[in-house]
Amino acid sequence: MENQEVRVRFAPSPTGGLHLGGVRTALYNYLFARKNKGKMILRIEDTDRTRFVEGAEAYIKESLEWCGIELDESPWDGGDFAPYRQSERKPMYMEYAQRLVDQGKAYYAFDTAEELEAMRERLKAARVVAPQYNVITRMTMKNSLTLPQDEVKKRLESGEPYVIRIKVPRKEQIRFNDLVRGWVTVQSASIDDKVLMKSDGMPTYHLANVVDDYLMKISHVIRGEEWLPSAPLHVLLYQYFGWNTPDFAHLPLILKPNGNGKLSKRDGDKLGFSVFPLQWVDPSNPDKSSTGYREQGYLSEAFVNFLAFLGWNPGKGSQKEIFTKAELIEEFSIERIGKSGAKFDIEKVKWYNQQYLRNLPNAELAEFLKADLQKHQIEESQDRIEQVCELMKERITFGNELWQESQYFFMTPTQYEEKVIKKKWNQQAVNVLTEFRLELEKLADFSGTNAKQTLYDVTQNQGIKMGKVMQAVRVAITGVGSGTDLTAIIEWLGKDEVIARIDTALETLKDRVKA
RNA sequence: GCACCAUUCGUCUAGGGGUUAGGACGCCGCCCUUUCACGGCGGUAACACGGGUUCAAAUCCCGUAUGGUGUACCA
Repeated sequence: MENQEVRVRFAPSPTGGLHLGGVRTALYNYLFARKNKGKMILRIEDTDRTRFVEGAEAYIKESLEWCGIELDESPWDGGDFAPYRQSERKPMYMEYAQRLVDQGKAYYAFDTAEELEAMRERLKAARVVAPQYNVITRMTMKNSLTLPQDEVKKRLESGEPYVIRIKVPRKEQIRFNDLVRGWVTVQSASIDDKVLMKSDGMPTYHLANVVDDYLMKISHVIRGEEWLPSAPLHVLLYQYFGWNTPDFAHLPLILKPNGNGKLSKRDGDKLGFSVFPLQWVDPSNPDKSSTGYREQGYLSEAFVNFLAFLGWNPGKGSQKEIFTKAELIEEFSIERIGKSGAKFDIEKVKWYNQQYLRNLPNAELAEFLKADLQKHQIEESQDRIEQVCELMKERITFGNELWQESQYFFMTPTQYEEKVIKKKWNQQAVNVLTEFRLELEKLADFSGTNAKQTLYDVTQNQGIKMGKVMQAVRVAITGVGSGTDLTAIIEWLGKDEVIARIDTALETLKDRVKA
């Protein structure tokens, strides 16, 4: 496949929300395309109408947009190989299936669901290892290989439902080189005669996938490992058609954090973290929605960075972990993708988000806060909001924690953290606070530093260590026992507000003074 | 059951014949800080097992075990 333009595709099924694994597959395809100056294509694989879910397609589109995964060709952007929905390509597939039938590489089968079930039961009873429709069993079934030609013709003409199955050779070795795993060899005998065309006239995944990848000139098939077992069938199909096979790269799966199995859509709510990039609402059950990373306050750059590193790393002894999208594109290579599944770790995503949040300009961070301020009808200047962001950015993991953690800047506390009051609200503290607010009033040149010096002088005066009463002062001013630098808080609030808050605390808590 | 794939700290991973087996997350400790954090420093902890090949194996080969995926007219 050298000297050919790199064209890769992400081919999801619109059967629900796109989950983490899918996003990562799309991401790797995208990084590979950009790295190699190729094209990124999105194809909707909606050949199973029974599983179609309303809204899933829009969700996929929005998710990719949020992640910054840009598409060169898609149902929405169009392209030279349109349409990009398999349901809209339906008429094309029969021609190819027919070609295989004509060449004796596929055949019609008329077996009903009951007959198939009976066959499997029979084989199971006979202790046949794998009850499959294959090179052996096909001769006992109702198909164009066993039925007389004129009867086949009659059945077809009468409109009797049928499928087209691939005729897998008896004893052949099928080999292909996987870019992640190396050479994979499979005996044809272990592959069954998979259905290519369903009785509703739609192709199965296998046929549609191979035909479309060929027609769309896909150079590299990068997809999840769950496809590895059927890859030999696809290779056989390419051979039957006489087409060059694209290069394959089967990605290791993203596993559940607690041990076994691949991460599934349902794990999110069960395990206490999200498996969806965006909130997903099931249209058939609107009460049940699964939250997404975006809604939880994750920055998409952090999410993408994390995902890229789940199963891939740039190697070369690199210890850098924070990569912009441009850097990921620059460094990406299929060779550096790991072979084994990676367990999902929510702590690491949080860490990534923290890192990205810190590097965010205050103006951007301020947007999170502004929404909440508006909700609470608090007016504050852009400048002062950004000051708060600067003070808070190193203490939070999520943007939407900002309000929660910085409320005391904007609102006079009405409640005081019980734990701190119990421990620290004693006569000593009250004495210090009382004198402190008096001294503060006299303070001509107010600033955080000067206020702190004043507090220090007061404690010295009363023969108390400043550290002893510090938390009481903090709780009086902010209502909570921990928060950002108190000096900075005092400076931001200003003299009058600080004095007012101390007065309020002294009054509110006058009956709580510990002996 | 059968087929295919995988296996380095709890987790993500680097390392691909000679390394004190490196980093990150988490956890723990210390330092900094007259407050809260950030931060800095340090600690904890891994080559699944058994055979080979070799002067030398985490690294190459073969088994075993464990785990994963697949085995639909789903994708």
